Amino acid sequence: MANLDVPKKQQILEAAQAAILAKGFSATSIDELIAEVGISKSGFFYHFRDKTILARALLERYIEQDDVVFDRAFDEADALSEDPLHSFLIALKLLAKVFDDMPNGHPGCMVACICYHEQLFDQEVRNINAKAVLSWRTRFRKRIERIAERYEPRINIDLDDLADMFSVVGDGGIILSRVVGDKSLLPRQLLLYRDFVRLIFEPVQVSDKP
Amino acid sequence: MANLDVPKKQQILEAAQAAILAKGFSATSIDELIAEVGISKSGFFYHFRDKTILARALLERYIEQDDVVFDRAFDEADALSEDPLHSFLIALKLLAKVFDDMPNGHPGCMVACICYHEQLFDQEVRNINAKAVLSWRTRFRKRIERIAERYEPRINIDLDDLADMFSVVGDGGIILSRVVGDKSLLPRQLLLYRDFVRLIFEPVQVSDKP
DNA sequence: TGTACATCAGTGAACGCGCGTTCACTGATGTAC
DNA sequence: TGTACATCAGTGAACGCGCGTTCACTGATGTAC
Repeated sequence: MANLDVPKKQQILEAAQAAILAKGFSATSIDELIAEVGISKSGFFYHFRDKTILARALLERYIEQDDVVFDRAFDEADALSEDPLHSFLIALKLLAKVFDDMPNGHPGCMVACICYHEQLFDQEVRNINAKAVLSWRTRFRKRIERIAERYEPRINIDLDDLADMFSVVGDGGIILSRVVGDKSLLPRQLLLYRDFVRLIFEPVQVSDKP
Repeated sequence: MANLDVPKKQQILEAAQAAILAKGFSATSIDELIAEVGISKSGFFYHFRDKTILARALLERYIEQDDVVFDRAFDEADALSEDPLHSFLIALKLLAKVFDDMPNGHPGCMVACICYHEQLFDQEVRNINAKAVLSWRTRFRKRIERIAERYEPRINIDLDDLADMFSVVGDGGIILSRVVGDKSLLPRQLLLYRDFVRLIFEPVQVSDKP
């Protein structure tokens, strides 16, 4: 009930994001959104010429938000350790914690959601989606490369694949988390990914279990 | 174009599965399905009282098919090795191959698809969904337990989580695979999961890279 | 300081189409006796 | 061997509602001169 002075367009985006993540794009009606925001239907079409324009705006917004989360976690981790491996491990723990702290369940992943409604969107939306995933790949790959420079990996591994695996475990974790109704499943899976990275790179004799 | 003598009901299920995995449940219209099958709309409602009845039937069928795939892979692996770890690793390789060989891209994961359309379905569909995921968890957990009896895990790990991780990587892999348009991404991720299991359990001095 | 025009953020009514659903009916095959 | 009835696998026409979209219009605020 806090619509105070935030512009209606923002409110629509907010409401749409929640609804779409909860039940999918085509199941979310414009009527529903305008009811929540308190605006007429034509008011909606003033802000978004099309329903697909809404999708595009939403996706871009979502990706930006995600990038901020990543930036924050990595920056914080870098401040705590100069070692690329340790910093990465810290960042993963922070990210797991972020997902754990999400108030009413985690936000779900827009990318995955749109993936399952592919045909509904135009090529551009799909391109944005792909670009976002690839940007996460390079982001993680850079980190992993710096780790691999300092630590000999225990097994032969494709760095792109290992970088992708974060997104894979993220998306898959959200799905399982929802399906079985266990909020803590996602962060636990992310920590499992973290264990994997550690097993690959951390020198063998160490045993610093807390 | 091979509808020869397979009953219309089967044909509907077949068409519906393909369409739903491709574009979601609510985006798949009955008109579309009957057009493909060559039947009238009322013919459809003769077989399925409701659209949600179709969803239920579809999900059950899908889960059965998946179980068959799992059974086959594990049986074949068991025939090749009596050691629980090696057998599991073989099975994972077989499963990765199965997903790789899927003719026109892998089938996608019904569970995930339904997850992203939750609100559209009744409680029963969601229960079936959850039950399926949990059955996979126990299936994998049993295998992993037998491994852990024989091999000391290198790190402390929750066995349920490790079991779940297969589904997580499967679902997440399907999503990423689609989004970036790289069919081979899913099997490669599954092999990464396999590497993880190996790193956890395989005695340390071994180096049997092929 | 007042008038003219432009832009912004909407309103209200209407439309038309697609979609899920219903209902009365049908022609072919199976079963009882 | 023929008749009566039941079941199976549909057909065809109609309905009604929700949803995305359009269009002409409006009242408040900003800008030029």
